[in-house]
Amino acid sequence: MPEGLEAEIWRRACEPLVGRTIVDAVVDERVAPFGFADIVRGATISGVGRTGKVVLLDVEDVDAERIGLHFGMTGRLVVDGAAPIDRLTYASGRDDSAWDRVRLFTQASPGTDSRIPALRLNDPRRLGKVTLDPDLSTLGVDVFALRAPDLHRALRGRRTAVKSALLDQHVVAGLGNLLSDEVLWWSGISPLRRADSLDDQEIAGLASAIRRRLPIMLRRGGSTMGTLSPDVRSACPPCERDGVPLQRGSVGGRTTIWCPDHQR
DNA sequence: CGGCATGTTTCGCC
DNA sequence: AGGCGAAACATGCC
Repeated sequence: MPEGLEAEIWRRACEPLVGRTIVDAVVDERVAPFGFADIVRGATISGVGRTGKVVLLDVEDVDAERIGLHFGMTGRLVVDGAAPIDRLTYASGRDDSAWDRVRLFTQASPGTDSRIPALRLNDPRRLGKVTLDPDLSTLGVDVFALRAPDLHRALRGRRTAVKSALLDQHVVAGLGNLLSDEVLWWSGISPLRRADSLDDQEIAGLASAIRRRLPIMLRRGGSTMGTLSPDVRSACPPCERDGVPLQRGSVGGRTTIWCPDHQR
């Protein structure tokens, strides 16, 4: 489930943590840097941020400045016992505490129960991870800030399929498999097109589709709430726009759904 | 049981 | 040197 939209939803969910102090951390050592719990114990959370698919907790008074939360394919975030996104379409809807990879406990404050972790990173497949002071400098422009000139720069000189380029976090940070298919569908561009073959108008259209669709899907609840929903992806019904059966294939090593008629 | 899954990293090949 | 594609990773679910 985690793409940039989910990361943004979880970033917002983390806002109530600002001002609290981490009194304990329990982590699965396999997904955390060495000594993570000892380093963050005593940290005061001073802000929350997000870059691409990474949620960031700014921390003070410890030997680190930021905690990075990465969700892999099946990671999800539970804050103060509540999951902002409950439904995992491609994973179980279960919330098994055995899958908790990170638990942060904060000091008791009004309205909170200190026995409940303030934050849980719950991830059955364990492809997510937690980091300290993650290097974000290699990431491309964030998907929420992206404008046509950014996209133009990002795609220039790339001979790979445009979909592969969109999935590359060094090109654009925050687009995942579902969002990439979605914005290509809306902009009428085939995922198979060479990235550097898009003309200015197509790049403007793609950037515009990203800018318009993201807020809508964010309001609806995430990457699964688009025209190419998981149901559509599995059934490949006629294209909502022109009635031609949607096509399924593999692009950039990922299952890709597109309309062979209006996406050119 | 086989295949598939919203992601990233690594390796080998140009 | 760096872009590119395939494989690997780990585990649950249909």
